[in-house]
Amino acid sequence: YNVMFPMGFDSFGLPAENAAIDRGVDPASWTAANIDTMRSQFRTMGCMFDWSRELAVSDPAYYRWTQWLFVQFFKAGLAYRAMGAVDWCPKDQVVLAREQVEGAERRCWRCGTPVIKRDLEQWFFRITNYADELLDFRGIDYPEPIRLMQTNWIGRSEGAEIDFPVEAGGDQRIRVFTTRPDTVFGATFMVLAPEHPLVSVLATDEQRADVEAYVAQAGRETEIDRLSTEREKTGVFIGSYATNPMTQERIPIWIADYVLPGYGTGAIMAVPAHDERDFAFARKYDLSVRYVVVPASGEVASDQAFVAHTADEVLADSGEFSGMPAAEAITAITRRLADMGLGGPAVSYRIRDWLVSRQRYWGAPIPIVYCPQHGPQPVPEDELPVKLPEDVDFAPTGVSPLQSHEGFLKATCPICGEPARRETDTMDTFMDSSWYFLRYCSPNNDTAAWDPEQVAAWMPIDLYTGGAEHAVMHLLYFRFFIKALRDMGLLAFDEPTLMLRNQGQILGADHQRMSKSRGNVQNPDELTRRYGSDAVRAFLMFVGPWDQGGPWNPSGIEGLHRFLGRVWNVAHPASSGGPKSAADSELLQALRRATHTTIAGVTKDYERLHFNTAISKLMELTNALAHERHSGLSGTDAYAESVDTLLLLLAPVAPHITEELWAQRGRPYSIHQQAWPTYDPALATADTIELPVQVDGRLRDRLVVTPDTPADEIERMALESEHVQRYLDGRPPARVIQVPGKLVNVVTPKG
RNA sequence: GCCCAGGUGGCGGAAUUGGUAUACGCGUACGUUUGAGGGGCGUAUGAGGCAACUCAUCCGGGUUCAAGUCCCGGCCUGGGCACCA
Repeated sequence: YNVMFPMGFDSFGLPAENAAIDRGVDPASWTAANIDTMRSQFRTMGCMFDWSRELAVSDPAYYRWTQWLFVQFFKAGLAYRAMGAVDWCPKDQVVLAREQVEGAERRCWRCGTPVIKRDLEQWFFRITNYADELLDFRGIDYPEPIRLMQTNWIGRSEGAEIDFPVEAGGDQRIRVFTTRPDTVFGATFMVLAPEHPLVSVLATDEQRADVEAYVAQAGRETEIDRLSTEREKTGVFIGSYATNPMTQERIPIWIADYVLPGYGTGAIMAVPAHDERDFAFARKYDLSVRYVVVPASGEVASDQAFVAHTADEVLADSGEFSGMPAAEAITAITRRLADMGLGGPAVSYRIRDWLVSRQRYWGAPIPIVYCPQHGPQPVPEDELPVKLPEDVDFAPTGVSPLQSHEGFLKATCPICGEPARRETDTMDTFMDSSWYFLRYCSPNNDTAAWDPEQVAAWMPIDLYTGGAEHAVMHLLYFRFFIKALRDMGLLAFDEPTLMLRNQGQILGADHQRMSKSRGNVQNPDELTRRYGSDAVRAFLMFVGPWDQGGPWNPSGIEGLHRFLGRVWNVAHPASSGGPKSAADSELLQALRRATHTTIAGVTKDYERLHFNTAISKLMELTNALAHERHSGLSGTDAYAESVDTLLLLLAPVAPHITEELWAQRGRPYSIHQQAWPTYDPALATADTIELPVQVDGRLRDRLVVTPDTPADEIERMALESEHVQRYLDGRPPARVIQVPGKLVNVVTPKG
């Protein structure tokens, strides 16, 4: 009674909007129709969700609170608007979060079109503030691959920031980030990202034309071209020089697009001797290379970069630091730079802030108005929700359809009351899914997003299941949300869920992800009509390990259909009266034993989410029951107890047939509200056990003994076995190894 | 290139901590029930061999009384990241 198992619909988003446009209907009615279909499919399948908590994120009663949360993030300084080069899907006509761009070709996660970069002003959430805390998985139980993916995605690097004074630039300095401050003596040139703000300042007049041409070209370049690692490095000297703070050498400043504006400081000290990229660049433009880290023993090949970072590297050609182990030099040089006022330890992350604005209609409108006087202002909370207008043109044009809706655009500034313009972007749907579990705790509350008492009682989630494909999206965002809301004083816990488990993904028969466009989608309705939903459910659980997934192949469903038929048969006793012989009594005892072993095994399997093996154990018990029934023993207590147990254990997998059989057997309604069967170890222990006898690790014989047979007795019996004697050939065994209750292994003498 | 996960019969897959490899199901064959078909039920089913046995968990080594499981090297498949300094 204290388990919440809710269901809701993540109904906003591009796929719904695009599908609606294709069909010439509005997204709201299209979505509502889909929800109706899905709800009835869930019912048919016997999914026992708590429908009193159902929600849909596209319902104004829900997105009112998504908007309210946006305002809270805005007030907390965690939502900001910034200009930046963002990923743009030219087909869907929308910006994407970095997490939504996939693969080497930089494709849109929804439609697969390669994305392009556009300079746009967008809304961001400061997930980077939580980079460190998101790396901490203590206290939560997540699958190792998810932890690794999140850790890599956050990409924490420790190193140093170093300031390089600019020659003839007054007190101008170029700050770089490096993970290898120990190599600073080898920094023979610098490279700025073309977008770096100092580029236009430092470009000399004679180089300016080249520099501007390069910057313009880099801006036009697609992300794919720019990030291709195979591509030859390009760059331009900007005419100015900086000073290496350690060697005091004059080093040239270049720009090149292999330096990214968004990571570190957007500028690097180039150490060609110890970085492959810098090395390639230096070779191409004939820049000097100086080796400053060498293996403690051995030479360095001078025709390539030496990037190995082993424990026994030492510094060379590095002034007073020469000869110092590299690992030690990292700290020593960083400290020296700090003393000189030219840097210090620094940490850099690859994770960027979360881009949350979308130029599409079917999402929660961002609750902001722009006042010419007061700038962006949140919509007052009592004016929420900002509702989506229904009379709009849905065609994707590159700007939000809301931009052409006069009534929507018109707003007033909450501060001065003067006319203001409403924000027309909507929120990334991952905003909706970052807090829905909180809403489940009090889904109908119309005075608050959630009832703190209910949240305190239910949250955090005990077990969260979902696909691994959301490793660096939803599963990262919802952790960030909870931490941010905690810091706003709105929640008192740190993590959305204590335990995460990933189910495998069932692919299409063509081994591809199921999708409408590929035409490989399986509709459960047809199978359900043919075999019944219990058989479909049982098959889905039986077909393979729950966490594995694989291509869809329904050929085994017949087996589950037959299995349920056998369950039906064994639940209808065919005889009355008890055992008629000693063999019968033996059989009944074995059945009782099997019943209790099954309780233990199935319970454990369910706890471990090993549904396929749980079902196989239930099949074994059913087969045993069929055998007893055939032997005329179905009138006994042991048989009846076993059938009841079978039904109880099977009920979660096949809720309908078990409920029906339970009722037919005159048991109290409902089977789904009965206590779980308890396992009695005494009843599960066998009177005799079969002990394999090995010779040199190979099975040669079996002994049937009582569990309490002493070891020396077992050894005697094993050695007496004629199968064993054949291998001993009259000699005494070298050793006899016994694993109590498991096996005996007789080791023959060598030779 | 770097980081993960995986590779077991014709197929999906089983095998807590090294301890009877192939559970359970599909498929197949034969038998049985039926007027026939479908369905049900029963038996068999890793490979080779008449048999005793031998060989088998991607390949090659190793540790061990004993290896699908542990160690070393390689191959293949799937996933993630990818000019992140």
